[in-house]
Amino acid sequence: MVTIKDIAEETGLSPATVARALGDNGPARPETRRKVREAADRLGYVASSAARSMRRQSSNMVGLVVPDITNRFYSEMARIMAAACDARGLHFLLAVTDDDPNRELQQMRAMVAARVAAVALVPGPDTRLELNALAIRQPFTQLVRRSRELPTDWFGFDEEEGLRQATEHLLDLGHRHILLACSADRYSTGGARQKGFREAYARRGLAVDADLIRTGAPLVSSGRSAVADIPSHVTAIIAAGTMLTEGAADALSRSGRRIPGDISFVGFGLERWHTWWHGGMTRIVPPVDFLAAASAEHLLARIGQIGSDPLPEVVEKSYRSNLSVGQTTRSPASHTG
Amino acid sequence: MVTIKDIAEETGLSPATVARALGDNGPARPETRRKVREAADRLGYVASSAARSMRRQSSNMVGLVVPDITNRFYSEMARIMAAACDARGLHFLLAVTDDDPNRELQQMRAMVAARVAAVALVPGPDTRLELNALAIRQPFTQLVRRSRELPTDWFGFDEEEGLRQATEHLLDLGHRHILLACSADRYSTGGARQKGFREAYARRGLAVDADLIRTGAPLVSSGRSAVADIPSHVTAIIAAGTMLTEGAADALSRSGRRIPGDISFVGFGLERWHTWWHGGMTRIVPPVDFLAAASAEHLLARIGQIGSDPLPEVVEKSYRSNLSVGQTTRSPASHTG
DNA sequence: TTGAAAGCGGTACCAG
DNA sequence: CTGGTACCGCTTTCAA
Repeated sequence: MVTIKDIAEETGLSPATVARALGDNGPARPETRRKVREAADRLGYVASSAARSMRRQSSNMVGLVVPDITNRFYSEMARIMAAACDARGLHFLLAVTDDDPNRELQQMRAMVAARVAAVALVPGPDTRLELNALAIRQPFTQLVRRSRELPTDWFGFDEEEGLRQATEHLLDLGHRHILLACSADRYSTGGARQKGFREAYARRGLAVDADLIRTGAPLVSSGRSAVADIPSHVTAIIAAGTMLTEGAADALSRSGRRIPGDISFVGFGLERWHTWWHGGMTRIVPPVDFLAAASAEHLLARIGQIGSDPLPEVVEKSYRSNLSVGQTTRSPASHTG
Repeated sequence: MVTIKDIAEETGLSPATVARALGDNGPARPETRRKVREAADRLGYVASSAARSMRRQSSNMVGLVVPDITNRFYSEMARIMAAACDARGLHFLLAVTDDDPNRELQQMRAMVAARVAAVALVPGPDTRLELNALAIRQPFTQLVRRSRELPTDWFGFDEEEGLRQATEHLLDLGHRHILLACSADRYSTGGARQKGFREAYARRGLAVDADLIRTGAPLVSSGRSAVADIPSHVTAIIAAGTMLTEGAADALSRSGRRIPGDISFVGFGLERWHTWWHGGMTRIVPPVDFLAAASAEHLLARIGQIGSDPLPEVVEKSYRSNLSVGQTTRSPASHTG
């Protein structure tokens, strides 16, 4: 491995001078700089970021910890955060938890071990208490989901409002028996979405049929099973999650049900195929790009500010989702089934 | 920041003993271990991986450099590589290039600066020559695409065969004017796919209409524009890429064309929505999971073996895609238009 | 403008 | 089994 020492020997200078010449750290004669750069290029020198971080007591890495990188929701965040890091010469560290509390803890430990300059986490269910101690060690923010045990910055969506709006849309069309596929309470988003659903009924003075709220992990399989067995009086379905929408759409497409002929459908997410599924899906569209950009901005701004603000206030920011009405929702009176 | 020294003072032991007690590096009395662990936990000690990497002259990080993490193709690879790293206590470093040669170079430099134990790259178009010097510094493999300038390990698909099969399928149905949306020659996959397309015509003794080969960057927008203006004698379309398929499907869905009534369609990729698009898309399905698992396995196996094999041979492995015939291809005689 | 030297936080060797 | 110590590569005083 080529080190600064090798360049020093090669050029007959001291390591200190070489270091100054390479970075813009200290003074160095232009001639010296030129000579050093040339030697560095010739030898294929690449500075060790570990050594630098160690000496500087701060790394140039930023971490993102997500449940599932194949979920478009999170890969979009990764894309935006990676670009933001790039623009500032920071490295981007990605970790995947699969919503396993132990893996989540382990990944956060890895982030701290790497002494990341900042880290963002989409917390899973049943977050472990030890996370707290790890979260406070660098600028930290929770994304989308929110663990009550972590009193930290948070960027997410107004999930309750999103579901309320979607549910009201269906109620206003005349639906009275709506099946809700939703993530379970232990995912913070699941709780909020269920609340929004119930709230819509309450506002209309209607009673929710609790049997029609079907919860589980936010996976394609849950979406599929949620619509596997639909009571005959159900006239509409809300799939309140990206993966749940995929699973439900998959099962419904295979079942041969006509949409909205037999049943109305409201999905969730940003997938492009939504726009042509049965002529265009009615769906809840969370502004993921805003969220990602704002949280990345915020997190990176926090870097290096530790202590400058004596006790920076906890930032909590939520974005409103948009209900995009398409062709998959219709009054139940016009259902043919 | 809590260091080993702090724990040493806290327990009245030496840093050396503490280090041994924490890792499984050297001997230490069980009682000592217990005491040290307790103090470490109490103080919230997390070892600095930078310091360890530095001393050990090897890091525990593995890198993946992809053009676009929101492409399901690559996020699937990221998922599998991240899991493989996890299982071995390695950290996973992700970088995104956006198919920009300069960013690609910069990202690879960052990987080398971090002294990653191994790195996998999906090379973009016009890879810069400097990559070579960076690639040889650690176990390295190219994925999917392949830059001719980099004589390194490669894991990819038999793109030529995949396209040949798809094209023959259409020719055998009786199609003679097939529009091909494909990535450009400077993406290695683009060249191979075009070659397969032409080869199919050649085998049937038919002439390709070069005007019907439409190339560009592998983006949704390219897919859209490729089918924006379809000559009237065209009876079938092949979209030879994940993003191209998305773009073409989008444009076709909006155009109101009936499929396969007006025109037959062959797509590419693994998206779930393919299986219900117009009753199930005929598509080329590359075995991404095999590729990802095999390449991760291979790459991680290389770690630490440098020099053990005097000159390990270059490994080149390609996987055959599967042509999954659905409802979107049909004989042109039965077209209603 | 340059050089000498200390030190970041672990690890590993060697002596006890 | 434990302690002392040198050292990984880079940065940053401080002195020349």
